Amino acid sequence: MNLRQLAEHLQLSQTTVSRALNGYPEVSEDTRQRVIRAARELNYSPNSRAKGLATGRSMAIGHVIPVSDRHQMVNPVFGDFIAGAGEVYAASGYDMVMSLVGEAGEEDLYRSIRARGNVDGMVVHGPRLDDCRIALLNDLGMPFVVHGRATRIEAPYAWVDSNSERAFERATNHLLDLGHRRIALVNGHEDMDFAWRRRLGYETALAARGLAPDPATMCAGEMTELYGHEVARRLLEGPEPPTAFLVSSLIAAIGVRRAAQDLGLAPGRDVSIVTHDDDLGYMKNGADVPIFTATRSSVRDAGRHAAQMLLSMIAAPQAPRPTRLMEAEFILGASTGPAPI
Amino acid sequence: MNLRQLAEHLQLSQTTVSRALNGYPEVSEDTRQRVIRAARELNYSPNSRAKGLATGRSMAIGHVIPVSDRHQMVNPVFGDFIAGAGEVYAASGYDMVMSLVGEAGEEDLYRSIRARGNVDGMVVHGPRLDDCRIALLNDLGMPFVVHGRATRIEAPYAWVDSNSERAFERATNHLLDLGHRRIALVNGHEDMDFAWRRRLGYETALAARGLAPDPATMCAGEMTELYGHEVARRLLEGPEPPTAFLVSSLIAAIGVRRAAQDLGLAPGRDVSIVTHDDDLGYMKNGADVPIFTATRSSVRDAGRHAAQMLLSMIAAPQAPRPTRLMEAEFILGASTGPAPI
DNA sequence: GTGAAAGCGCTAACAA
DNA sequence: TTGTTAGCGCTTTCAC
Repeated sequence: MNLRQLAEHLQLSQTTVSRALNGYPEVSEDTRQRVIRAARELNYSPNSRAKGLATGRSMAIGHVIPVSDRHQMVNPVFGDFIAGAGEVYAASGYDMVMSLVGEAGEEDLYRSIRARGNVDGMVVHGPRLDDCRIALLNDLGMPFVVHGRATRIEAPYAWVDSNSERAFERATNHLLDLGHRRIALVNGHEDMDFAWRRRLGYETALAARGLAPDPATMCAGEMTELYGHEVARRLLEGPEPPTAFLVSSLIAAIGVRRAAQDLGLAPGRDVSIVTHDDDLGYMKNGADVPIFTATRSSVRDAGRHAAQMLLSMIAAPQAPRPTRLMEAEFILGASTGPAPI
Repeated sequence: MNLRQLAEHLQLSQTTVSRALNGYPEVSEDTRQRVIRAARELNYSPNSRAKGLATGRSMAIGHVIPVSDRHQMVNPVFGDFIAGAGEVYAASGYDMVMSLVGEAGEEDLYRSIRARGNVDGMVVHGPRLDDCRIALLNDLGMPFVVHGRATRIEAPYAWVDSNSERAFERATNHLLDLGHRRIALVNGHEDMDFAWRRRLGYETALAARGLAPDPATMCAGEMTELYGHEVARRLLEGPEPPTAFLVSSLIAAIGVRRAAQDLGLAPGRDVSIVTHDDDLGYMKNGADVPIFTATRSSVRDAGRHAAQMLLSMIAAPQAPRPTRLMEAEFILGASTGPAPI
């Protein structure tokens, strides 16, 4: 069932039917009702390609998710972010199109996405400290929001992030308060902005107590169970084993925990293992200090906000963009002027 | 830069340019090279909406992911599946469009996806035992592949699944071999096909040793850390605490483990906790028996296969459709002996 | 308040 | 081997 058929069925022109369906004022209320009812009865939905071609909008948002070439690992946190964003898109009639992309040839991908015109805007995931995609997207004039930040990039851009630095500073303090002095940091690749910030928070907390970070207890890699396991095993079997682990991902923490068990250590008693994206972070963890930032639901909220921001940028391309909001569970930011919400 | 402009630039007709770019044979090799070079230089990519309108194909595959209304939980396993599928799509020039959808109003969603025509086929995730979407999609004539199965559905359809039943049977046997007699099952909602199969495997193993499953040690719910924590705490504090837990998800297992720790029990010593979608499943877990099915990489493989299958169904709509696709492949260590790695 | 007609950017008969 | 022409299904002037 397409517009022409619907129009014929109603004995009306395509124009009128289109107007009725799209809420244009110059249609009589009578016809509008008639049209709407018929559309529902006959199960008519406009063909989105045709609509897009005619309007120049595609009613879709692209999400580009970097996939590590080495371990082919997808960060589970994306799932929650995507879920939040998807909610907003669904409510506004947008589709979400995902591209999973290795690190090579990214630049071309963005250019071609632009040219093919199948998205009206995009969300950039997993930014690196000096991520060049931001400049590229600005050049291309494509509306975008970054999930995370790129600290070394000067250009203004909209972003939504959680406060990695503060989270890790607090987590480290928490462990220090419990009396730990050798605290291992199991981090993600530190060219990723979020991992870099986490390390910063960790080092800040140590420095505040006059402790120097020991390179031997800091490591960075792909956040898998295997990596967590391998690193923890090595450290625990080493000369000065850490008494606590601060782990940058729930998944890697599983490996760390398993390694401790394999060596006959009881997590929570013989060794403390703390991770930040754990929905149980607020529960007993050797003490009652809340240490989490990125619970499943806060990440979902972040996704919602990112999507809302992007859609409003698309709706009003000229409007000034929000600057920064909320420093509770996650932080939002952008280039100019105060933000809604 | 669009086709018309490119054609003008080359002093050729749009048709010829189009043909050259799309590999039609009737273009002279000379012009083809000239066209291709110009296209690259001028950074031309065809507008996918227009192309889709003209060809009737949208070069996109839809993935519909059910999101629980209650806990708004996204199963992390989707991430890996999606990653595998995405790889295949990218290689074939397809986009992946995702819809996250609550349980209500699903039916309409599929109808409207069909009508809007923005995907050429779809992957259905999270099927329930008697999932009605299969009949619906068959009715709609939309090519689709199910990630999982719907046991109570008679109609033929293509699916990719891991062998939940056998995995849980083996895991249960493993725990029984270790001497456990009270083994708790912490399962997903049992209207979901995968959860139902897992329970089946669990019960089969018990029955084989003449043990009756105790309803008090079986529970099903949303697979979150919080749920795992709550259930484990309740069971461990109960009159006859289980000595082992068989947990249907890595995430829930984290909650179970935490609950045990909170009660002063050491996982792996005082209580065994076994989960199947754990990349460390092949490692020491109280013994050296491999018990996992769904490692991150096997799920990714499943995604690849599903995508490939779907694309070939789309390419050859008349060809007889497979009604089943790869099962054993994804049961690493079960059908083919000890696990790789 | 309604309709006719001209595109949006591309592909695919059909002609030459 | 190349070009002409007519759509794909919709929106959007412009005219009535």
